[in-house]
Amino acid sequence: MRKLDPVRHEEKRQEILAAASRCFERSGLKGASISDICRETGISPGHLYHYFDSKDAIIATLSEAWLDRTRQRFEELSAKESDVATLLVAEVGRLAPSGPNSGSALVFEMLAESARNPAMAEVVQAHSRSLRAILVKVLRRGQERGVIEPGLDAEAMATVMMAMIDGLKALPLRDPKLDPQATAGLIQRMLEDVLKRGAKVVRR
Amino acid sequence: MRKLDPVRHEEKRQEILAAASRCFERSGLKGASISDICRETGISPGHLYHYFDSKDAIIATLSEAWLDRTRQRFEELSAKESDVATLLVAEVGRLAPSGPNSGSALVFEMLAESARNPAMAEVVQAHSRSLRAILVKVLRRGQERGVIEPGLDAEAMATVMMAMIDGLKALPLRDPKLDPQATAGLIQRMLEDVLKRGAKVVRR
Amino acid sequence: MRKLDPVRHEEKRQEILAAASRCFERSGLKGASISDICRETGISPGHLYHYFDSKDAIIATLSEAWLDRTRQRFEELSAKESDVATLLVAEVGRLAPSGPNSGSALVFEMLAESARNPAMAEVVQAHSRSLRAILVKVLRRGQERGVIEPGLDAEAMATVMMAMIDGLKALPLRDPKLDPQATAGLIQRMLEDVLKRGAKVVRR
Amino acid sequence: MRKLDPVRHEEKRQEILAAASRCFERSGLKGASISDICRETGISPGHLYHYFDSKDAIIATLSEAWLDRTRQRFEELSAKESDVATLLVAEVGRLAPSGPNSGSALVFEMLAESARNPAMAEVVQAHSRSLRAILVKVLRRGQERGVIEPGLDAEAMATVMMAMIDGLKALPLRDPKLDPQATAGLIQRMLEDVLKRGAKVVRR
DNA sequence: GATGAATGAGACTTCATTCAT
DNA sequence: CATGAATGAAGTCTCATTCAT
Repeated sequence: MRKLDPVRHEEKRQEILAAASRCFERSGLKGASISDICRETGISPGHLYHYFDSKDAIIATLSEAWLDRTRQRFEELSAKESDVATLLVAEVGRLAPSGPNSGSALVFEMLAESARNPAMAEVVQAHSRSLRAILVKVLRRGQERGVIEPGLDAEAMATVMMAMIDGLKALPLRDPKLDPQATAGLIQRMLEDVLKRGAKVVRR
Repeated sequence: MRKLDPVRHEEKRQEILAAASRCFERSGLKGASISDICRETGISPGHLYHYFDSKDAIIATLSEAWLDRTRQRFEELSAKESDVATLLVAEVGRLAPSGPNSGSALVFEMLAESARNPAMAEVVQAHSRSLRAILVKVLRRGQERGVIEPGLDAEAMATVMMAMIDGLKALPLRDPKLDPQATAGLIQRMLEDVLKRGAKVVRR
Repeated sequence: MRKLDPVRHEEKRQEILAAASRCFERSGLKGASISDICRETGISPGHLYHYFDSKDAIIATLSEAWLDRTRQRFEELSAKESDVATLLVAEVGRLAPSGPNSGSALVFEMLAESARNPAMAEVVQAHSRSLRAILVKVLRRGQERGVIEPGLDAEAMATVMMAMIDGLKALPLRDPKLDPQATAGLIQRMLEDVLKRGAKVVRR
Repeated sequence: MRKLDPVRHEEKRQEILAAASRCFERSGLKGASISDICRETGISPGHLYHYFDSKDAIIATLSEAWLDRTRQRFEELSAKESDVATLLVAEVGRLAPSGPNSGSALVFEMLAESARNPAMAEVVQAHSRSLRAILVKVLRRGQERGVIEPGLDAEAMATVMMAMIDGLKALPLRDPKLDPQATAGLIQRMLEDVLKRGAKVVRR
């Protein structure tokens, strides 16, 4: 008689998050207002607060979702590809068609926010830890299989790869006319070099 | 009624910019208010508008200044060092002691803002162009001197280096306990590899 | 579809009133929200409006209940005690252990509200009338029995006693560390004095 | 040249306080909105915050002012009148013509608020302390002059008088048609009794 | 040059209340 | 009977900017 649909509730939440995401992409984390999000969702401001406690709560939820999506992508790729270089190169390929570079901009805002907001710092750092864990795992696996030089410091390598991932996201913002293909090729070569250099050295 | 010292005027401008810079580092581009900047400078809001047309004008001026400082540093380094790898590694060394990573956060905010604000986009892209020009020049010089493999695509290499510079700035934010030394060593090795690989290949 | 037990209905009403009372004591008449009351009662906002037309209706009902409780206490006391002084002193004894003085605060809010809200004014004044009627009755009875000076203006005396009751409620708020015993003793003496002065005067 | 009028500033502050006072009297502490106060003062909402940090700050300032006025009145009266009874009776005379009982209602709201808000509690309790100090001083003086019974507990008597003052303020709210004269006469008699009873007792 | 008074739109959030289910 | 989705006005407060002095 009086059963209330938790599915509906979750659907609405997702609807709001989707609308909020569009607003944040359009205007930035501070630039988008609750009012904007309500208009985009098609609900009243009062109603939004039945689903989220505050604007910060929406941002936190979305941030985790955004970062989690990246993590999942890496997790899936790492399951299929044992080759880390390919993995990173695949990431480069995702840069060009991103339209108005929406996603990247928000990640940078999150990084900036994490320098001041402890809650955001925790979200960002947790994501970074899990991302690096994936990379380290793939690297170690490669070393066990003998396709990656065993002397390579997997932790340091993972760190460098994470830096590259972030840096690559900045490229379309720094030069919108950039051709990612040339960049991708070079990065692949660099990674193959560093990962397999051991073998070559031995031969020398 | 006599027109006052233009030197004084410029001094005051710089004073305001310095105060604004501190405020922005503390609270972010949107988070810092004109009121904050006035308090930090020790002047009144009305007075501030004698020196700058708007908050956006302050941000634009400061953005150029920040990016120009990076450009100058690279320009100086590139005059002394003919070795690009050393140049980038020097940049890595700057990451750790930045305290609360103030500078980096603002650069990321600028990148994010450039995705939405054409004026900021122009500033960011102009800076990127000049930065890459420097890198390309150093790389080409290295190729002429025979210390860098001649077949290397200097444009692509400069692009990758810029990505790395941005990515490295994110590291202290992603993992505050990170030791930059291990990262620096690995990056140096990667760069040396890719720059000088031609020689090795020949020996093979 | 069958009409449900009117007893159940009344029970639920009382449940809501009890919860509302706790909320009002905690946060004040304006400070407590319908939402708070629903949470405390464990029902939904929609449901609450099946039992009360508005927040004001809840307040009105509760106000009458609170005041009526005081009235009943006096009525009972006045049945047992023919001594008005004892009656008032008994009231003083109730002041100390009231914890966070919850009750008193609400009475004062009601008095304040009655200055602006005619509905509340009616409630407060009706209560005052009935309270004073009780006091007058006790006083008159005392005069008939010869224990109270016959010349005393019973109406005026009842008014003064009501003022004292209100004033005593303010004491724990004005000085939380107050010892009510010393106060009680003095008040008793004052009342005995004024009530029985006639006898003394005669004897003089 | 650039001296800025602190007098003007204080005048404006007082203007705002006066307007706020009217609003609070009309609608209560929570009932009056910042918007109301701005309209009554004739300024914009933004501007009000140049003079006060928050609505609570306005309330705190006003509360102290209100209570301080009472304290001053007592201080002045106590300087002229050495007779405490006259002092309290003078207070009773002030009750009737208070129009819409404005002042009293607010004092009751402050008492209620002090049960929940520590800042308000401090204001109320400080006022109470200073008020009682005055009463005690007058009583002690009377005892030294021999017009007040020496055995009387001055502290307890002052407490009772404070309770009476509060209680008398409630009377016009409890019964608007009340004649304060009869009440005043009775109270005077009660006070004279308790204050001078010693003398009579001695004579007995 | 320099002040700070003044604005008004808009920020986030809360709330009493209604309504479809 | 009972739910909680939904509303929209109103709450406090902030902010970039302008203006008279």
